[in-house]
Amino acid sequence: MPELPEVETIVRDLRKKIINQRIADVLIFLPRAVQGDPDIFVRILKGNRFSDISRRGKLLIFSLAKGADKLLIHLKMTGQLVYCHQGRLIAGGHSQADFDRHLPNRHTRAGFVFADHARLYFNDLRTFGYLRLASGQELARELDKKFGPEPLSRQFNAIYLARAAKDRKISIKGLLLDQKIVAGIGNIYADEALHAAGIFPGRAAGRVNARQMEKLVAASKRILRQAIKYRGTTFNNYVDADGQRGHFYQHLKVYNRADQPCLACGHLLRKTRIAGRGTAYCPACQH
DNA sequence: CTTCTTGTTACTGA
DNA sequence: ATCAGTAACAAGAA
Repeated sequence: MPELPEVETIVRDLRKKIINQRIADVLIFLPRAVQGDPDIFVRILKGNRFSDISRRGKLLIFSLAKGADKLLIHLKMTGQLVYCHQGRLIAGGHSQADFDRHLPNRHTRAGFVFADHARLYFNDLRTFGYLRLASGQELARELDKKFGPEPLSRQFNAIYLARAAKDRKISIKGLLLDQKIVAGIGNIYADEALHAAGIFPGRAAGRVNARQMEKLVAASKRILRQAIKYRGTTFNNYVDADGQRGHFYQHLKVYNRADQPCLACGHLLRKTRIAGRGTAYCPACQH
């Protein structure tokens, strides 16, 4: 379940490893993981170099040294990008106890071989993730259309969120999960932010008051920053570019803690379904 | 066998 | 046109 902190961790790691390395070979193990013509995909990437790596919401964006195209990678729920030196093929993270720690394994969908023999593998158990080439213009149009502000930017503030929520009956959690409203928050961090702000996730967005909006925005930013610091949350599948787990899991206060005591008030946390997602909350401190 | 898991999009009906 | 709710997608785990 890579959300913003997990994707940000991967971006930062990969920047140190593969920038300006010549791409000697492109491996496609599952053709449908690559959107568009696989031959064109290979032709554009082979011999090229990644000149920069960035992220918008949960979407990874690889700029290329040659040509105007960008490589876009979305990890969806179970995608991993794991970098390996030659002879170091270890990747942990899948819940099945230590199965296939060698790469590529049966969940490896694509890969890049660099001139120094290092490799970057795209693994994806459930095959919802994808790799895609897009022109700069195509990408700009898509980002404009489908992505709201970054949650850690100044544009994401209480006034903005209150305006987006005005007169809307959708749950406040549903609003946070809508990537067009704010890009990068997923199920884990939505639950955590709402708990920290003391807001019931099912409350109609339009009925969250200004003071609560302030708390919610501040909590979202604080929690996302903290999660980046701990290199993300590994619940079952996520690993960073070195195949290592994230350590924010032990800082989660509500996600996956249903029936355990609220760390703020001691009341037992509950689990329900809101915005079509499993939702953990404290019935005593969230209203 | 059924139910649950999640990011995103398509679809449905209001 | 906009909004909100839900199914679908895949490959498992329990």
